Amino acid sequence: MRRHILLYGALAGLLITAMQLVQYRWLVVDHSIEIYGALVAALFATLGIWLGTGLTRSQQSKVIVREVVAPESTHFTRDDSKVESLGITPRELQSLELIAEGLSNRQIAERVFVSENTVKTHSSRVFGKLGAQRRTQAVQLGKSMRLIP
Amino acid sequence: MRRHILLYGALAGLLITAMQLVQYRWLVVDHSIEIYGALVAALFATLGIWLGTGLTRSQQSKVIVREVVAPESTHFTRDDSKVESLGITPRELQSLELIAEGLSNRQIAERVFVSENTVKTHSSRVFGKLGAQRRTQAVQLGKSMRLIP
DNA sequence: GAAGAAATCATACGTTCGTATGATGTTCCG
DNA sequence: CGGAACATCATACGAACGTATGATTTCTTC
Repeated sequence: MRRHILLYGALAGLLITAMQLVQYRWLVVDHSIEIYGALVAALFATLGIWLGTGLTRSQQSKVIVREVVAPESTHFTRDDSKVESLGITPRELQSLELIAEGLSNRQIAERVFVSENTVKTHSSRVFGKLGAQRRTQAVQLGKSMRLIP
Repeated sequence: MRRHILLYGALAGLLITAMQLVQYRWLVVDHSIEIYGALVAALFATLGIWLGTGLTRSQQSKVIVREVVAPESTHFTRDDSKVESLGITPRELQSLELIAEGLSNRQIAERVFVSENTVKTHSSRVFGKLGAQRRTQAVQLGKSMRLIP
């Protein structure tokens, strides 16, 4: 914006100087005033249009930025066919979900009211079905397969 | 668009007529040419700006529509301010990323060409900064804080 | 050049995890 | 009735993980 103003001012100064010179040469011609006016009008109209376009361009990008910020609301839908094809049971899936939330086996056991050993059994089974060796890997695989959010 | 041209032409005609009249009154004044030029310049610049804005308005909405269609590919952008405020170093962040991909400490060590002990140090530090006790928890926290994809 | 941050690595110890194996109980279905 | 599938729990052991502590090196910054 500041750049626009500076450029505008510089151009205006240049134009006035040019006019000052041209004026003396053309003053002899009839209707020089009209020609002069037309010249100024045309130049400034062009300049104005350019300025108007420039002024709105920034507004334009602002809008774009605002739109780009938006995308973040994805509804999760489980791929039940995948769950079934892998033979993952409800309890196993539940364990996987809680693992993904960062809970330890002990915490999961407390949450679901079973023993820690049971949780271990469930997790170990899902890991096998997913082809995972670690819980972090299981989470990664589970998410990529759309089994968990 | 056509309306613009017509309006523009009409205004130009009006202006020229007005000038024709004013000219005779002000011709006696010194530097009337400059005043005349300034008047024409100001008027046409304003007109040009208005025209420029009008011309780009339709274009603008087109751009907006095009941008609205776009937001479906969720480009991850890291919350660098969060990274900084937590004092997480590049290496620590990298370790967290690889943990999130389901790699073991040993695998991470091989991937980044450091010892497993170093990886442990890095992870332990991020865990502390994130307030996590386990790697799965660290991943969950890191994702919710937009530190990792 | 001292101070600080960052990265590297080691040793050590306790905890958590993953797997194997086996046992028991429930429910559903042919 | 008798498997089949699911869930539950235990014991046991090795592997992986997390933390604490200390040392060294490299770079930046004041």
